[in-house]
Amino acid sequence: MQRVAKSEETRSLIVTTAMRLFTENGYDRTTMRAIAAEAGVSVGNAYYYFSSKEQLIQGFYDEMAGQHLAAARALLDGRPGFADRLKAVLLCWLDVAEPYHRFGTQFFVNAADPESPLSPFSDDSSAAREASIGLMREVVDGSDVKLDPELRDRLPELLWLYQMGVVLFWVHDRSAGTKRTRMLVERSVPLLARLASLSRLRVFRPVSREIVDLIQELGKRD
Amino acid sequence: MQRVAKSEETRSLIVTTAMRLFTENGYDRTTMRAIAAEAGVSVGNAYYYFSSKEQLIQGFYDEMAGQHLAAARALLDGRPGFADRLKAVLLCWLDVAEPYHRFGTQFFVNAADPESPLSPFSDDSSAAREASIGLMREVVDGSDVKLDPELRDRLPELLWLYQMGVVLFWVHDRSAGTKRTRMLVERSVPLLARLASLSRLRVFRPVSREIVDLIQELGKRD
DNA sequence: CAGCCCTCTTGAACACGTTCAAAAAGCGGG
DNA sequence: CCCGCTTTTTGAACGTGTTCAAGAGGGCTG
Repeated sequence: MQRVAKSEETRSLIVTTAMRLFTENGYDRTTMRAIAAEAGVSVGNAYYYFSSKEQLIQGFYDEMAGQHLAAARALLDGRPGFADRLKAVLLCWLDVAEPYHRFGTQFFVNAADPESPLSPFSDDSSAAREASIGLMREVVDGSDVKLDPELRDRLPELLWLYQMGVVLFWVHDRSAGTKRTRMLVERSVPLLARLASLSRLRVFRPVSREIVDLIQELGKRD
Repeated sequence: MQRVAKSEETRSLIVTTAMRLFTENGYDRTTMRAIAAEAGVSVGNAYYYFSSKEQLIQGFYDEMAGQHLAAARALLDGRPGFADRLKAVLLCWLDVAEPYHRFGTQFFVNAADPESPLSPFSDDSSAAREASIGLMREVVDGSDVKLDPELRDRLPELLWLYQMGVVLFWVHDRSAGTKRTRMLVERSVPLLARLASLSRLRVFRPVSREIVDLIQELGKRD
């Protein structure tokens, strides 16, 4: 089934070329004809390997996720504070993503389509999603934060959702070096950490439980 | 400048026809040629009034916003509870939007593009955005909720953001009658109300202040 | 009325993503 | 070496959003 042969080479040649052109000229301004020509294949051949232009982005997405995971894990080592860990992971994502910000915009637009397999909520993305949530679990578990135990279980998913929010902000961020997004992270992370530890307070407990419950309920697929 | 003449009729004829076809067949499957033909004008003429297919959605957007504003205001009358008011406004939006859910998906995809004038965060949308935030202000001001006064000023914006989140969820909601979104509203609104009143507690105060501050900071344009 | 200008209208043409029937290239067995 | 079979490759053709040069209409001025 999976022969690593000539065909695989062609496949990755196409995706590499596409990525280069996308980052050079943006997604919209890069035509399939240009990608094919640059990769030295015919247009139809590109469509033999990738069912659409959009699908070419998937490779890009995977690569970024891989880079982030590796870099973030390295940063987590020997960092006990919850806020510290979370901030490191998020800023690390911003660093990894920085070169692609211009192009990332277009990427995100496609990803926002619920029908698209590229959507972070789609079934096709579940592997990548699980990996990201797993990273957030490492952030929580490796830290010294004290939490309502029920919240502890669900917190990684919540943090992933929070990260999606940060990404959404980043996509809209036009400031130099996306420094507005960096500020958002710098300032919202301590807030979240504070809220998380407040979760153990008596007055806060019912609210926290209700949140956990709601997330659980919404997590169920239709 | 603004002559209400033949030209205005043509304009609204086109947008009406487009809306009908969009809801009948979906956005993607409706071609500009079909819209023009159905409206009895040439393709080029349609482009004289609307600079793109995407822009035809704007009319739709405005109409929905208007409907929602009117219906929501009626619901707010004689309803003092904050949670009650907020829930009414959101459920009302879901009712107004229901018939367009299928098509709304596509609508949202376009709106997610930060470059697009349709983005809820864009300058072009500022009027509609202000109106929506204004409605949220009515929700807050007309209620008997007790709040940290600084939070009170900023809460409408926060609620608008929250509403955008609900819309995002709604777009991805594939359940019958979008009942998952309804559940989200039913359950998250009381939570928010509780959090809002907790804002007056001493332990919570610094967090609340920090949130208000952050929002203020982020509100500044680049 | 003639000339002029501005608004509005047209449809052919263009660029792009995508499809598809057909050909080419590889490959295993006789 | 040839024959079928699958995998890969091709480029012309299609449908779509969008553009544009050209013209039609209609009112105002001399």
